Amino acid sequence: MQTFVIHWFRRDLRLTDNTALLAAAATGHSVLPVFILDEAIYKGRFASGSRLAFMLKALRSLDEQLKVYGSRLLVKLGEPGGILHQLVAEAGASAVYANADYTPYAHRRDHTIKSGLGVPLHLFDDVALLPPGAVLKGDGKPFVVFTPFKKAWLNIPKGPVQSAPALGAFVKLDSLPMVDGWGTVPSPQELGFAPTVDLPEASEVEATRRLDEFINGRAAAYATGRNVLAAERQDDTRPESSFLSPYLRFGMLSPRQAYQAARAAYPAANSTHARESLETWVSELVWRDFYMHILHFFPQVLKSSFRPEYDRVEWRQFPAEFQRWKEGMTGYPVVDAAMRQLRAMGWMPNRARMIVASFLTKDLLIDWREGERHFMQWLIDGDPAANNGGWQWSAGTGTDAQPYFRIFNPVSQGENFDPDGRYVRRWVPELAQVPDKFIHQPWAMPAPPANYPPPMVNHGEARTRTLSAFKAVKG
DNA sequence: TCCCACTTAGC
DNA sequence: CTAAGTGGG
Repeated sequence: MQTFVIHWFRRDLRLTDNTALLAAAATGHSVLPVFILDEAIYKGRFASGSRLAFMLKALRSLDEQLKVYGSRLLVKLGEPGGILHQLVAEAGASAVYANADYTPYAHRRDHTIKSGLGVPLHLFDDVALLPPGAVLKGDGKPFVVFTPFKKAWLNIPKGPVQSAPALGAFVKLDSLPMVDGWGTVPSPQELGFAPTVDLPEASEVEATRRLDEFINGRAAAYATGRNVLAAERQDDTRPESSFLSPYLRFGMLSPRQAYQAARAAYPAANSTHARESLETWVSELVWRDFYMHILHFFPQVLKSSFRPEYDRVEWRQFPAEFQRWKEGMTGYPVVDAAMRQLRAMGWMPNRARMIVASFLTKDLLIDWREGERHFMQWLIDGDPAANNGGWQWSAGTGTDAQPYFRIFNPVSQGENFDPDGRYVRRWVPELAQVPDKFIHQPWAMPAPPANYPPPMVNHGEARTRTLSAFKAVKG
């Protein structure tokens, strides 16, 4: 008689280099591949139509991949504990395998399921290169500053990339006739969303292709290219940055694959800039681990500032101003371009994220948590740990010792990182005819475009206002 | 992963 | 007048 184990896919939507999946396959039992659409994914504060649509696309791809194995993805809608319990009974499964996630919600969910499942829930570290707890200070406490964390991180060996399970690993469709839900991935509409973003391909094959293309091409110029806001071509949504965050978010690519590809490319990198570029890119993977580690050890950051004194900042509550920021109608071209790109693509390059985050928190003096939520509602790569870390970094309330006076000038940021205005013209068509000289400050033109708003705040005055608001609460 | 005011050197 | 460098928020 055939016996089964369940692999519960969560944010590891791939077959290659999947730690828990390989462990499940190594039991010698047939693996039943399951994804559960938990209400928590599509309801609640951080729910996102664009990210949901991207994820559903990835689930369809995963289902297609599993057909090659003579199987399908079993998709269930509902509460994970109850569903797993029922599946274990129906299939006679002897264990459930999954890769651990480190958000407070995931910890709670898995802990509850573990105690009530009746069979073991085996959790594996896979989502981070080095999981929370693997990088600690000499005294056993967690790092709270990035640079020493990174230094320690670099000295710890990382695992190799593993292959996909053998062809016979998965349950054959006809062996579990009582179970239904094979390959029935719902549409975003069925879950109450009508997403409008222009989504990229979402599959393991596409993720690997993008990684190869990046490592063999733009990676060599990443150290500077990552800051270039505009895509190479006007009609091209492919940016200078790697554009791998959406794939890492849902595990169509593993961080090990990303890291080992960079390491493998390093010996052939034939210039200082090329080597620095690969190091910078690896550094981004370290940031990813760092913020997972911060969220694991300090889950309160989702509610409060990492430095509690900054929760006394008197954030301004001006919904109409927040609305203008969200719509990309602030009057600062680079800010507006970025905010409109977010709504069109569900994605922005990191430089753009920093610019708009600085503008919301420092120029408008609106609470970083408002911005954090808006990003989570739109970003296809939106991840609670990284997004929270990024926002607290920008607001100056976070882990790094950088002072609160990190205030970006939206004009000089535009001039530095979109010197020819291509990014602004791509996303703010009202400014298409503005000459380069004025593209980042159209209000200085003799006759500014009538259909584009004047700047909603004076940057110099806003800067002063923010410096005093922060000074007032500084310990 | 910054900005700004200020200084100095050079024309 | 600009460029380059510096100190400090």
